[in-house]
Amino acid sequence: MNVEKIIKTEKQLPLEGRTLIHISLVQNKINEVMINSLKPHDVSPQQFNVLRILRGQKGNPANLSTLNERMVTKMSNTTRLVDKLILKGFVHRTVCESNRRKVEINITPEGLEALSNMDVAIKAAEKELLQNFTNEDLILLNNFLDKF
Amino acid sequence: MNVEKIIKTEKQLPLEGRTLIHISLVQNKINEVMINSLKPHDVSPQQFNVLRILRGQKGNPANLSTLNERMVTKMSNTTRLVDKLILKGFVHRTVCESNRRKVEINITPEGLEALSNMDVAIKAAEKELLQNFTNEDLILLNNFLDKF
DNA sequence: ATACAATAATTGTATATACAAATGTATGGT
DNA sequence: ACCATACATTTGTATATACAATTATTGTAT
Repeated sequence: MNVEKIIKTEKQLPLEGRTLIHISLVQNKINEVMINSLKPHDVSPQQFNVLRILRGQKGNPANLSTLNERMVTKMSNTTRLVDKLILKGFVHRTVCESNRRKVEINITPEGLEALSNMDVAIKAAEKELLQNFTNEDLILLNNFLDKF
Repeated sequence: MNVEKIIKTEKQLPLEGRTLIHISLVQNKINEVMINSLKPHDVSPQQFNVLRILRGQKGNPANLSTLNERMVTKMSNTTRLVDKLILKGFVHRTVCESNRRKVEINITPEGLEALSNMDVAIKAAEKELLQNFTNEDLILLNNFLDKF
């Protein structure tokens, strides 16, 4: 990826600004690849994220605040995101009996089935995105990212 | 930044997936800081980006496709983004005389004035975001990002 | 027991963005 | 000159997101 080429600038960018722009460009690329690989499964990256969180619950229901805490990109409106997953039959929602303010969200068998197909697509997307990295590279890159 | 802490997961994430999530989290943080430091100036990061591109034109007007090419995050609708900058008095738009399909967009003196204030805010934001990095670190990080 | 504050989720609304279709203009071939 | 095509921008529309206000429920202090 060549920053200057992508944003079509001829002048040399200052290192600090260049780094932040670089990260934006990388994130844009990641997002684009993810969206495309999830498109056939009719879910957005965030919906996929919620499904994975629910699977990680191993049968235990999650409520909205738990989902919000664990989502990679926090949203102001998880209710409507879950609405869409319900519409697709991937999750199920009931009011929590012990505390009726809360809601219990579970992934359905259809959701699990769909999710396992998404996993394959995502795996391929990750491989494509990271094809130029060795394991060593990834560890070092993660170390740098930790500095943020 | 601790990935596992932010997304509240106890289990160890696979290196590839962790890296991509890590980048998302970093970008979210960058974006948040940028939005906040531009908020007093009443522009979004994308609007700021357009203003900077226009200043870089050094008096020469830019048309919409030029802006779109040079923007960090490409938008499907630069027309309306420019509309907002016009409303704020930061830019000026006229139809191009030599090719009336095109438009000529210029930054106004008020836009330049506002932009120079934004520069200060952005500089501070960059410093804050990158406080844990040495110059050496930034060079190495950029090298890794080039692998995408 | 009642009132008040805190919590959890939902709804309303304004704005943002993506995508497709439409508009107006220019260009090239016959 | 005429027509089809390409180009540059704008508009329409559906969906997404941010933020604030609202509803419903629970916890707590008096």
